[in-house]
Amino acid sequence: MNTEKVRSQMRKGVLEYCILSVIKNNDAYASDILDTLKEAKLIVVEGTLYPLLTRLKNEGLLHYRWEESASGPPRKYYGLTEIGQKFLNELDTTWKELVTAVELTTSKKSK
Amino acid sequence: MNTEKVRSQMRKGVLEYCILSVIKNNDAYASDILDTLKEAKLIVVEGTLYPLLTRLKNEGLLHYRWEESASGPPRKYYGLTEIGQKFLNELDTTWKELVTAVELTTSKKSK
DNA sequence: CCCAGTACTTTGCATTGCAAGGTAGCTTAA
DNA sequence: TTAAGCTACCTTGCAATGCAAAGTACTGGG
Repeated sequence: MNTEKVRSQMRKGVLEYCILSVIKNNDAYASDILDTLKEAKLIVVEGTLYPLLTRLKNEGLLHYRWEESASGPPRKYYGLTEIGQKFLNELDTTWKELVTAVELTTSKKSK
Repeated sequence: MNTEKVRSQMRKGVLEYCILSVIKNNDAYASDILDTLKEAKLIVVEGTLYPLLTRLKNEGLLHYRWEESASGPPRKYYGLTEIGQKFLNELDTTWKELVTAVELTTSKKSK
């Protein structure tokens, strides 16, 4: 059991939430998202992100458009759908509840 | 995609952390732990908890002793080992870093 | 002696992050 | 024009693990 593994487990639970949040602020393509997450020390790799974006799109939370790039191949820019925005709001609540729950659990004193 | 599923995903990442925290405060057996987590609205079921406790014990983070019960079968009371305490401290840090990272990611404003 | 309650265990499944490798379009420079 | 290098997107196979459901076993009451 190492810490990195646990960190990865924790990350797992909030990945969708973070990705949707990033996209909420600005339509973004994969590398944008990777960069933003990396800035926040939430390391994610391509092999994780692409399938996840596809899944979110198939579930109707995201849509995308192709956009030409000045240098390099075209990019898929993702944006939130209306459903995606609603869902993100729910995730906000869920996340806050989780934080509260964890704090309750971990801060409780011995009898 | 429903909220309950996501909640479950998020929970997953912090389960070990919460369980170790509960045990840190008082040696506990499975039902104690389930009750405490339920109080904090962190629903966990037997089929999740038992294998996890066994895993943590096999990794040397927990030890247990059998204890007679006034009513019913004997109970396995779990307690933290020294390694378990150290690990729990690391988890504290990991968790706090995650909270910070999520807040960074989700609160960033549009350009 | 059976039944209900408590406690612990096991099995099989589904989800999903990740490592690694693959495809293809674009730019640059010889 | 062609080769090299970069960027971007996609796919495959694996491993971890929460969970539902079913099973085992001990205890005490009627």
